[in-house]
Amino acid sequence: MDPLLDLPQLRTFYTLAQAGSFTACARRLNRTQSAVSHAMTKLEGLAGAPLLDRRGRELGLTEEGRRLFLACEQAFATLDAAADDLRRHQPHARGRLRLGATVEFGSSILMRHMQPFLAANPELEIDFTLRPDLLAPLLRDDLDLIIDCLDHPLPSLKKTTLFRETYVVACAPTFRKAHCLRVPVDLSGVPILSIDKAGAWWNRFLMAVPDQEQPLMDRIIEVNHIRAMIHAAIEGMGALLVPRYSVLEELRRGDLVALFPAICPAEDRFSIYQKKVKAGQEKQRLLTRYLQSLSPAEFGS
Amino acid sequence: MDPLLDLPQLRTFYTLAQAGSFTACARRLNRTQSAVSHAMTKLEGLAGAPLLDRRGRELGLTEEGRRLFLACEQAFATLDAAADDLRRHQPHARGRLRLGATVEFGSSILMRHMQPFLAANPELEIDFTLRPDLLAPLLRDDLDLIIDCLDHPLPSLKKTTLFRETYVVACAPTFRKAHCLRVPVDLSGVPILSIDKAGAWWNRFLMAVPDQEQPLMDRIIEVNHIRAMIHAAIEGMGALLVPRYSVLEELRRGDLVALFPAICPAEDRFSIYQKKVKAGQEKQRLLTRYLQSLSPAEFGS
DNA sequence: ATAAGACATGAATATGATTCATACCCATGG
DNA sequence: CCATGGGTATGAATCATATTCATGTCTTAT
Repeated sequence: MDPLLDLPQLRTFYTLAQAGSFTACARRLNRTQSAVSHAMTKLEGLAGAPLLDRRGRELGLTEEGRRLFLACEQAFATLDAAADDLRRHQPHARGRLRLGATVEFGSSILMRHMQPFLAANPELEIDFTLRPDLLAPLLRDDLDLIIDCLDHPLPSLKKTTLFRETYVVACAPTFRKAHCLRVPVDLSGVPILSIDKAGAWWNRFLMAVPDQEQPLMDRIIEVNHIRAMIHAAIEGMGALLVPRYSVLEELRRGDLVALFPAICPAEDRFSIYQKKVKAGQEKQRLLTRYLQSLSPAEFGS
Repeated sequence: MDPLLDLPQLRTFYTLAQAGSFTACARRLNRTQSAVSHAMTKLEGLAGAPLLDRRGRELGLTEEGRRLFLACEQAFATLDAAADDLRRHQPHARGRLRLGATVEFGSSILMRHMQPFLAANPELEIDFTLRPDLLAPLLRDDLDLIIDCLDHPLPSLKKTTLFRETYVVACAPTFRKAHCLRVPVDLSGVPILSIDKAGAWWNRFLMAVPDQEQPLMDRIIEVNHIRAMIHAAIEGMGALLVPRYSVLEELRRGDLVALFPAICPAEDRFSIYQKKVKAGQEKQRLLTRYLQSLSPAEFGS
């Protein structure tokens, strides 16, 4: 009877009120800012009254918004508790699961977040395979489930998107100072770290740079391993382009500094792929859900 | 973080638990039984445990289902209260709204359900126009909003579906006895009431009858008004084909009896149409929502 | 000013929920 | 025992809607 307040928009509203900004809310929900905005427009439309108080900075709630928020708080707490309850009463999934992932993601992120899952599912035996080519082993049934940033649009596979991976250009602080790196052109003639000698690795960055500002990168140092590249960069060997998640620590500690924040290289989307015929299995669904539930923040995106 | 229990499926589950059967639930929600079934399949999948206990007759809830139901009860009560609250605190919509509807639906159903809305919105002046051709006045802006069973797929119109209208063949009990009406062929040679002399009115019925059982309807009595036709039928003048909602009372009281329940003539779908440019207006949204909220049961479908 | 950050918005797209058509199951009554 | 009817399940097609993409606007800070 009351189609008003049922919709996914409410979850968004609730998260938004907690997050304090559209952008932050979007990050938490692994959506775009635009999606949050659309959702709120619609919700306010349905509610028939403004719920949000957008005065420039800090967004607040209107009186109505506040009341609605309280209701959400209570309602969602109840539902979430019920969900927990359901999960708790489930028998443990059993069996073996062979999980594949890209090397860098797997080693730097994935491994750091699997322990809680393993602990919660002691009957489940999980094996990890980190390697570049993941599709073939998946199709060969050497792996049950892979996490990959390449797109595999096969009808026999079920795809579950996880998060976007953003890239950063970075270098050691001293390196930046030494070469006066302020805009992309400044990279001309400067030592560049790349997976491949040809510099194709950097294309995703170059494509995001306006034509007039294209640097001429002629001093490329090939390093075929991301972690190695990062260490090289920390030592001041050159500038590098890497997934942001792989250098979160280094950025935080100041070992590396991000260059040209205005330039946003193309993102990759990490997804889980699994054979449709096997995606229904309890253990696969469980793991998929767990991986999804790791908030994007955990992945550092 | 918890994508499990957020979905519209929960509302369905909640309604289902109350309704006691998939079909009943579907009716309440103005969906098909199939939709309910799919939703429950998905919900149980997400929950990871069966929630419903389908043992032939009466469907019950499993232990998990019962717990979930309690949570739903509480959560939805909270949210619904919040929704009410929002509505109550809204200033009354003001203005005038010219509502058009088909004659039979308007007079027999619509009018019986508008009073609460009018009372709740004293500042709103609503005029009713019941007539067959509704589209033209709507486009001419002689009407703001029409309820029609004809499809008007114009890009400038916003369509909001309301409910399905089912048709019944019926006649007076004595009439049935007199003519031994058991299967459609028995209508051959029997007096038939129709809006049009040619009997095109009956096509929706004839199309639902298998070829071998087609009656030869050669005694057609033309009556160009549904209500008049109903009175004629009650008096035993002939068999008629009418929207079920228009004879609910007569069927209940036994003045008329439904014939051939196995035959289901094509249904009509009633929808609200309004110009997109005006659909955003508070008063129009309000009325649309109200009409939608009248459960299909109220419409007798 | 100008740049940077945060929100809005329209069109295109992707992800779903819903329907349709049909099959299945189980009681009931010729 | 098999037809019949009421109720549910299911796969494919469809339709609705949420989300993204590509912008635009507005505000605050430099």
